Amino acid sequence: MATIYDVSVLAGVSLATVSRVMNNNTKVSEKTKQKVLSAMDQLGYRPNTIAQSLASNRSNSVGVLVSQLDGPYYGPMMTEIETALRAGNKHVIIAAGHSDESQEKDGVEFLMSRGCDALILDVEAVDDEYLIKLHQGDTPIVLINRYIEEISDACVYLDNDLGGYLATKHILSHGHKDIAYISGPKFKLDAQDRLHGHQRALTEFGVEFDEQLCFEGDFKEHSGCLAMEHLLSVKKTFTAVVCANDQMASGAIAVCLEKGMKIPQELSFVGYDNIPFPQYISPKLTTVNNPIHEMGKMAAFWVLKHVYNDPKAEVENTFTPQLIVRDSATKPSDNHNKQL
Amino acid sequence: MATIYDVSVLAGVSLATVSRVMNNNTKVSEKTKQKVLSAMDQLGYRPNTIAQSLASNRSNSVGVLVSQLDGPYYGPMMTEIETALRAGNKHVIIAAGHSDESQEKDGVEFLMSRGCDALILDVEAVDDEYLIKLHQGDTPIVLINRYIEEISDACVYLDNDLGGYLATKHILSHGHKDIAYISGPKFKLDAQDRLHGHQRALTEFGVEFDEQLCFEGDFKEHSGCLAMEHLLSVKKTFTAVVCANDQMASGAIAVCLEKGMKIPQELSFVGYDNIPFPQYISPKLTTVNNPIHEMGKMAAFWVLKHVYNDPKAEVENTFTPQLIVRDSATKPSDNHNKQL
DNA sequence: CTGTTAGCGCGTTCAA
DNA sequence: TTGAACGCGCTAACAG
Repeated sequence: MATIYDVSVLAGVSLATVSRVMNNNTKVSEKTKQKVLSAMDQLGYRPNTIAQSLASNRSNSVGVLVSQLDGPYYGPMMTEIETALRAGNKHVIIAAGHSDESQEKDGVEFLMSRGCDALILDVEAVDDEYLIKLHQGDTPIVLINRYIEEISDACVYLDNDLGGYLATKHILSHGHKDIAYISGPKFKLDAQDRLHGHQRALTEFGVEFDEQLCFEGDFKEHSGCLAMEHLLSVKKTFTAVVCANDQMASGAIAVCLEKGMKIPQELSFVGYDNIPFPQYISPKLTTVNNPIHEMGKMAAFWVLKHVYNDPKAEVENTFTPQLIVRDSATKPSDNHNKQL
Repeated sequence: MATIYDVSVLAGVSLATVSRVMNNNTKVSEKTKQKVLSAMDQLGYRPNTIAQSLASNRSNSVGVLVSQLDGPYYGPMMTEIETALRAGNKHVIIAAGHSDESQEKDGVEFLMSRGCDALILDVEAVDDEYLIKLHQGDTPIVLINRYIEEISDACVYLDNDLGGYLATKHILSHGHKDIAYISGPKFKLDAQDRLHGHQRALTEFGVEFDEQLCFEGDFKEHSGCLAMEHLLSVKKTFTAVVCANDQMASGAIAVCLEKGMKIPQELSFVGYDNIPFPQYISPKLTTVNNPIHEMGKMAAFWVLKHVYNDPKAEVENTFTPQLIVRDSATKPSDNHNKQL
């Protein structure tokens, strides 16, 4: 690999001059500039970013820490982050936290020691205090999917309480009174908020929250299956199921279909997230849109703006969920819950 | 941030000694080692990996280039790669190639200039020649999902021809004679191989491949919908549809269900990849398993073994697909294709 | 076993 | 406008 030195020799100029044309921040005469440029591509020169980082104390790379790399949720987010950052000529270094406190902290250390200029974090297990302290350090951080008042300007998040409210209100408006709920893991903030919104809607409509008809899943399809099995085993009537995400809704619906139940005639469903797949099942899932692409993009823009001073990056912090009405929820009918 | 120098002063030893205890490859007396160690955590010292990379010409990071970061395919692969590499204390730098030649080449440059010790590539648009040349360079590369004879030892791949064969054979064994095929993009090698395996099975059973009943999709759900609409518009009888992946199969099935067709009674389906979601639709999709997790892991192991000389990493290059029989394929019945 | 001394490839003063 | 020289934080000979 050719170095800046090789280029300088071939071009007949000094090291410093070569460095100058690379970063074109200082004036260089057009003539020498051309000499350098041609020397560069004669040698197929590519700057060594490691050395650049060491000398400039800037790595042009941003660390991204998410819970997991797969699934319909983080994939799109990562995509947007990578695209936006790449367009700004920045690198993305990733790490997975697996919703575990020590792994999340480990990931942060990992990324910081790699000299990231900033960190984009979607973390769930570490507490607010840790993040606030981190925020005070030298490396800027942005939080996705989490709101901490003290550092609110560095948070990009969705109003999950409102989302939960909207989903449940939709069900209530159809006249349902007996409503089951499949929750996400209760240690996760978004799961808590969605549940809270759900309960808020119930209260507003004067229907009581029934603890026995609430199941805590893990946001994955299979736990939706388990949830449904459980709910059906509770000898209680319910005409609708509100699910904290689409994946669990899909699992739950699959179980019902398997049992020969008619959806939504016998049982209505609402999901959350608006992931692509459930649009291809029957019935098409009514859900709440989660603008995860946008949030990923905004986190990247935040970094571009605040860390790299990109004037084009406009950032938006708060996102508002929207109900997407499709076919899985309707009015309660009389022949619901036949199996009871 | 404390440097190695600060540590050496506090511990009363030389820079080299500090470096030695960090990399513990040279003998250091237990006593000085303890002095250094305690100095380190007194200062909260963290090595600057950038400087380490520059000095040692090793970055401990491996670049991963995939087509896209989302979707049920790359997510799991990335997860395994990250997990395996992280366990070996290596970093992962990612880039997306978007199945576009210039973006893929760009991604490679991008990762190389970042000083990656090795590259794991899942590329589709660049030609073999480019990869062979890359393979001769200084940075080791591994190819996932692609077989190039000249560099076969650096390829981790699935026998897609066999997979296509198995899927179609399953359909043929049920007695189907009129079979439609929804292909992936024909410029992609895996799509080509799967189609080839399909045709091989047909030939073996003495049924002819019908070009009119073959539709080229893009491996995404929506193109499965388009494919089905198209196939139904061709005024030809067919009793089964073999799909080059599960996503397109899901889209196609959704269209049929929408039209009120009974699956598999009226039309049988086989997919490919065995992604999680279609297990939660009705009918459960019969498909071919694609061990994408394993392949990601193997690519990471390859790097661990050949680049970092990890003796524990055992690598396997070739993977064999397996048929997963579920509920979407059955015998052809007489009332198929009623709509014709 | 430990210290000295060169670099690694580049950015950035400071003079000229 | 350009060049010389130093330093970023660390590793890797080479001595001792």
